[in-house]
Amino acid sequence: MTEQSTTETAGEESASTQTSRPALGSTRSPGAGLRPAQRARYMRIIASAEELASEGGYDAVQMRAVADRSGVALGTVYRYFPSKNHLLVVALVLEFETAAEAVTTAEIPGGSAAERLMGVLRGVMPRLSENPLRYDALVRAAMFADASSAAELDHLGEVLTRLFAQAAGLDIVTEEVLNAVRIIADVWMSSLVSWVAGRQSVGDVLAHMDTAVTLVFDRLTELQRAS
Amino acid sequence: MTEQSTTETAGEESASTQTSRPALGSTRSPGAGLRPAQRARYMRIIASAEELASEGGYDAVQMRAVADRSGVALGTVYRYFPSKNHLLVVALVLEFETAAEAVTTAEIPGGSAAERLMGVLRGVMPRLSENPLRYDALVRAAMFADASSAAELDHLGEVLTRLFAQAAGLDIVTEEVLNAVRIIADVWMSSLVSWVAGRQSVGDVLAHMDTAVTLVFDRLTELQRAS
DNA sequence: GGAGAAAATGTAACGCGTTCTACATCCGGA
DNA sequence: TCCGGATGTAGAACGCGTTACATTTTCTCC
Repeated sequence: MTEQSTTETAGEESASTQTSRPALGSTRSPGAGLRPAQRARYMRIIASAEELASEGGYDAVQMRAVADRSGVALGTVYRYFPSKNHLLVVALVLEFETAAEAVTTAEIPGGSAAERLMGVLRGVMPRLSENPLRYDALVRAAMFADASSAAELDHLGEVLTRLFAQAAGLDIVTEEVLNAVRIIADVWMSSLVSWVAGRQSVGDVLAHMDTAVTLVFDRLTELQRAS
Repeated sequence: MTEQSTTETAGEESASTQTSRPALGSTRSPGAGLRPAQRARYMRIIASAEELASEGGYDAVQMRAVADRSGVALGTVYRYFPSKNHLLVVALVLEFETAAEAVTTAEIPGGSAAERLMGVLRGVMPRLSENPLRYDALVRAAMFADASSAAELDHLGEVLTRLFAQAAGLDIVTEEVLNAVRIIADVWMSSLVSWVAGRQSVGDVLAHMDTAVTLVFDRLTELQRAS
């Protein structure tokens, strides 16, 4: 994988050019279009990876261990996921999707968009800090991903954007709102990197996010009021 | 290195507990306190790493190749840098320090803090895009770094903060300005990650930064005017 | 200028991500 | 029901980060 070329779409999706992988970079719901037994294997592999991550962080997610724990052969893991990093990025996407669903169903209190956003973040962070090693693995994998994971990373971005947008209660997704939300997502990912590296506490992260959310959304709502 | 513990200072700096490494996590100027020959080796190793990075990105920076190219033994590379990642993070810090110096000496035009900040970014990005593979290596290493690189990453944060603060021309570093600058730095690092992964063009990055800078600093200057 | 410590060298070895290969098994269609 | 390709298995093998070690070179200090 000596990729990189400044502009590349990491194209895949060709029907079955080679030996036709099951799901690969499908940015849709995980394991869509798989036979039940395959879907089960797919999910089992992800679950094993997350377990190992929870136990020992990124280093403990060893592909042989993942294979053993999910009861499949090493080659099978690689049939479903082209690399350890792809696997972990998909896992992170699933985590955030779960979080997003929780946000949809839950009542989001708070007067302003900024307040609701912070409410959600304050609800999410404790969940993360219950399991620092797990997010050490997932977050570092996501930030380390190379161009071959572009599809998965784009999906991750979408999920995050949706999560924050509906947290803010801004269903009317104007371009401006989208930009604001993307900025928040960027700051959050950077903060998570600091957190998993042990350079910021959960409190630090929340304080930082509070500043960012306030600055970005206060200005945004003013702009909207003006228009 | 199975680190992690939510709160950890990655303590080093003990005078010479073990076999006394030369510089290690010294967050000061690189290779400070080294004999000339050692300082030369230290810089040569970094230079080799950057060359290899420029030629083939993260994967091409192979420790044996770094050793060969700098004319030292593999073990010597590891005496100066505890891991490939530490090495690359130090290299990134040096790059940003160089950029920061350029900013200090250069006249920064532009009326508002936001405009000057964007001016600097517009000046820096082309330099990065001349060498995408180099920054693929450096940026991904920085984001992948684990807790053992906390000291280097903190230093990186300081350098970035300083760079942006003086770009904005805000020498009066109030806590609020500092927060704003940190947010910009976070957004920038996230954007760089997207860029090296081939998911955003240089234009995308600049547009995104423009939005962020505008939102954050417009609001900030208002707040300052009010006080 | 010589002794002892520190630094550097060269090389072998280990661990884990990834690839490859030969074989077994499953599944959908004629 | 049986065939053929896709899927899964087991295990060897390769590359590179990292460590260990025996040996030589270079400093430091007296």
